[in-house]
Amino acid sequence: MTTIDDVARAAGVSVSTVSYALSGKRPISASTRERIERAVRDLDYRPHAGARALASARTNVLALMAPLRVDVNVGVIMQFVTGVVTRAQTYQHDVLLLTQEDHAGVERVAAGSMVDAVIMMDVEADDPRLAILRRQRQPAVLIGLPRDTAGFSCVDLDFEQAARVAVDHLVGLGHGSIALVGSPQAVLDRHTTYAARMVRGFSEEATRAGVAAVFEPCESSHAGAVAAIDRVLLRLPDVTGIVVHNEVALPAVLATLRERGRSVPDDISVVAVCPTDVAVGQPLPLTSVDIPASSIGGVAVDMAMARLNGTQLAETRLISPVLTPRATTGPVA
Amino acid sequence: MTTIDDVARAAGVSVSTVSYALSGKRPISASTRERIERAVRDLDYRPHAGARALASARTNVLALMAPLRVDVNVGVIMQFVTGVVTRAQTYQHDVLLLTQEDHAGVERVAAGSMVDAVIMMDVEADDPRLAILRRQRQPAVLIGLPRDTAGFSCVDLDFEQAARVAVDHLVGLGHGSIALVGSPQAVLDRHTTYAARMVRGFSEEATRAGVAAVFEPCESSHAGAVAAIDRVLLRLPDVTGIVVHNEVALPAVLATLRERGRSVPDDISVVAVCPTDVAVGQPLPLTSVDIPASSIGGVAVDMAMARLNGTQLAETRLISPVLTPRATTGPVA
DNA sequence: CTATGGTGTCGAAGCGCTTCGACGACCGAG
DNA sequence: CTCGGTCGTCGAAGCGCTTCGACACCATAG
Repeated sequence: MTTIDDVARAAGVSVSTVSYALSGKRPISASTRERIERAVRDLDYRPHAGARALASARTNVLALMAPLRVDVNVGVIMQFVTGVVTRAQTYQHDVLLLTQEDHAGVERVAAGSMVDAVIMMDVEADDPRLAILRRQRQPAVLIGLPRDTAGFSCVDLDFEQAARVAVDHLVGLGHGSIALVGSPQAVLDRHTTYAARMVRGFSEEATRAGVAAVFEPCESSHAGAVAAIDRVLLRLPDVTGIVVHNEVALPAVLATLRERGRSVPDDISVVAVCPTDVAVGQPLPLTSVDIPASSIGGVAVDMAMARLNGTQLAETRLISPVLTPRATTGPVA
Repeated sequence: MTTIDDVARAAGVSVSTVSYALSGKRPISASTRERIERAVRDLDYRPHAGARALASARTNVLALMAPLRVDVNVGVIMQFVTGVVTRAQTYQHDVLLLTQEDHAGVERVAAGSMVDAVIMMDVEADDPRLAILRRQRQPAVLIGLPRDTAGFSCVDLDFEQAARVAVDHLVGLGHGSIALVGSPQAVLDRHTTYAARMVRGFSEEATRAGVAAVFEPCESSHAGAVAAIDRVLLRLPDVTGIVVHNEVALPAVLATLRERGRSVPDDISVVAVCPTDVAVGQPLPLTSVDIPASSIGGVAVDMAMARLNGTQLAETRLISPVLTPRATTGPVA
């Protein structure tokens, strides 16, 4: 292993000069900087991360706590993760991956000074992990919106607004009876707030618009989708517009509608709330409100960095939803 | 931050004694060990990862390079990642996540002593990353099988055998005309060897059994599935058995078969090569050869650890495939 | 009663880096 | 000229931990 000592010797300067040349924290003459850079290249010098962390109290690593269970919509999670990792790269940071269940892990990596900040996905209303997070000295940013955001940076799609946008789109097309096919009951029970915010936005906007509306949770499986659609059809037989907020069940929802003799978009319009790539990946490209998972992950990193630089206090950012009309919505018959 | 010094003072012993008590590398009397443990608990002491890494040349972190693009079968990747992270936990290791494209990342984390070993997924036949990996001092384990495995530990499902098992199952049921609907052409072109190994096993076993067989690559999309099935039907009109090795296209393949008037399993038997959970998650539970992604990830970690302990040399492990008959295969009509 | 060999503990020397204070050298202003 | 001020560089003091060698102690063997 080549060390900073080797570099210093090769360049004929002191260790501290090398350090300053590399960090740019003090002025160094062009000529010596050059000699140092040459030595670095020749010796293929790479600073030792541990030593650096010890001396500078900075690790250049971010912790990311992600739900790695398979039941949830794996695709969305992957996009969040990708967004985080990619954006972290631009800040010269690496990402340490923790599983959602590994509560001790947060403490381990934070208290053990392995990371500069932690990003936590899929936060629930009264998430038990928040208490742990609060007693760490590193800043934390949450993807999601807990009941008490004090001390945290939070970022998420504005799901309430997303629901409103979807409802308005349908109402604008003349639909007077609409339904929301949403997250599994388990997700609602877990008080993952995005599901609740979606439902709230949907109900309020439907009421405001004066249209008939029902909400049905939906298990993330074929059978779940069938059951949910049948419940909707039972409760609101003349439904002509459906908002689907469940990526996994999406294909099955569409298939079930077809099986029940409803043609999309002729008999029923469908608006999905999901990442764009799954919306356009279906047999029929779906009108959708995008969940920009990757960008949100990126924003989370931005916020973490801002906190680290002390340039910013904790704040909550709700990303505005965007609806893109595609082939699955049309004027009411 | 409480340091080992604080603990030593609180317990009335020297720093080194605390270190030995905690690591167990030298005998410590029960009474002092107890006092030390009390102090640790009282002060909520957590060793500083950087300091530890600096002094011991061990970081307790593994690098995992994963393909985070969305085009591939996200679910499988997620399972690999989960398997790695979960198994790493049992070895008290954390996981640093790198993206497939971040070639410089491997060098950065390895040369910078951020990790003890690196695990690399989705290895191609002549992967350019292998050269980088070879010049690091940390052991590397590959998930996949490059052309030249020298110096690496490798682990993967035995795809060649998987194909054989699938073919044998169909042949055993009397099918004399079979097809393999496989990975996208791009994957084959990229020389990701699992795809090629699958094709090889399929062809050889079909030849051996004396049955008619065709192979068709298949894009991971609805349209791709339709096209692939139509090509199969064209080339081999009396096909009665299909092996599908493409999780993403799977639902669309089934749908297309139905649309083309072929009932499964009455007219056509289908064997999927995919993780069990996607096989049973379909409307009709699929006969499948399991891709035990999570276990393979776990094995990768085991191998990395074995290398670190010096208890083992590099070796290649091919996991034996297991076929589970379900509802989509039956005797030929 | 002296050698022998565990046990249990300590001090000190690093591990490789950052950063603080100091110090010549050189400059322009008074 | 001389006095402050920048500029560029250096030495040294840590950062918090592991580990090596030393040593005191006590029990057992000879």
